Amino acid sequence: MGIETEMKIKEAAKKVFRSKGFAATRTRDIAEEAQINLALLNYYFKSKQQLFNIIMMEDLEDIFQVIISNANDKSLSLREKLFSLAEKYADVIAEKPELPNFILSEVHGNHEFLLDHFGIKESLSKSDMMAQFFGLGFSQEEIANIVVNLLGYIIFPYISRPMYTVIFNMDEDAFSRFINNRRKQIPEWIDSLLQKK
Amino acid sequence: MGIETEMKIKEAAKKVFRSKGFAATRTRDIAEEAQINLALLNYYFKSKQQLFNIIMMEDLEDIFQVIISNANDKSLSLREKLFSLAEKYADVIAEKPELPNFILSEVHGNHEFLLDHFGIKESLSKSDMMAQFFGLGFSQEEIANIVVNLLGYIIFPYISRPMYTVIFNMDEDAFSRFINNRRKQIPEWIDSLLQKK
DNA sequence: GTCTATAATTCGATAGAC
DNA sequence: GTCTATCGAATTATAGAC
Repeated sequence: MGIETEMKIKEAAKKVFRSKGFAATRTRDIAEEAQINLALLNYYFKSKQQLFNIIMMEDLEDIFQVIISNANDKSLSLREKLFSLAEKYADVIAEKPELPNFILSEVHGNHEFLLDHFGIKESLSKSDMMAQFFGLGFSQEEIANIVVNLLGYIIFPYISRPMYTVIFNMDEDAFSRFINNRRKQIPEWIDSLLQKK
Repeated sequence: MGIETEMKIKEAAKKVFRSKGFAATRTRDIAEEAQINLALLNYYFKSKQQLFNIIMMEDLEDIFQVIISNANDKSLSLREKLFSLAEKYADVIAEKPELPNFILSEVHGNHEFLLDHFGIKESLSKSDMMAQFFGLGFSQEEIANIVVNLLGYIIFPYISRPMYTVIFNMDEDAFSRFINNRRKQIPEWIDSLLQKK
């Protein structure tokens, strides 16, 4: 059962790494979660670090691919691009809520991962989206603000969830409703971000 | 030099824990940073975990105390409260930029820390700020949105810094300017958040 | 209070049988 | 490919001299 075992390990590793981070995760935790023998982890993936790298790369790909594919879709206006981007992000994160915290925590320091393995810097700066932004008279800094405020609107509630679920006494259901209602307001949010110009 | 050594260890531990997190930090790192003998760490704080707990509690106190003290200052209008809150947060985080990431990463799972050690839930729900919100006709959910959007505006740029400094090619100076310019727009931001009503 | 030396444990990784 | 057994390194914590 070669390939099947490999997948079991990878899925288990995703789960454990995302919830505990690299340093706090023990290979024994992953083996138990995958219900496989500890030695098989090294047999398939050589080391804890390599297994982690594979998962981190895949997760980063998930995140950046959304940005890049949208930024270069010439059939969309700027507002449509941002709306599509926001929608897809909301979907990805709703499906894997630990993703933002995981990536942002683990990247802190291990910059090796972000140092343009994906060619983002280039492919974004030359993207259709950027041309549209500049065409409308936005400065580099205004663009950065719009992107940060838009992504923050979507991502920050997940990241800060433990803080304000205590403050506002939210259970799981209340949090779901909260997130869903925020989603409905994304178009208004985007318009108000663009309106400044 | 009892108390002095104790402080040196605590300061070193703050620095190392905040930058690497609990699991990735070795007591040897702390001892080296503090320039003390490794054994003294256990002499003063008994264990790595206890030292960590003390620091995390103090950091959480820093964060929540800002909220609570503002929420109960009856001399301020709601807008003034939010403005004061935002200002103080911006100051705290500008001074300790690793704080948000540290707390949000480490709290994930170790909910022991947040389970209302501070009585926040109560003292906030009965606060002057909440009364003012309700008096203006805001619902619980609208309040949560305002708070999340305001804190996100301030905190999210720090948390997501590694991502978009790559995307937007920001160096240290550019990041500082970016943050400072965002600070100037906090009043407008608060007004637009409140305006919805 | 501070140091050296070391005990005790945890954990990643591998050898080797099946 | 999978398992058991174990090694070896790293790391927390402590005993005991000064």
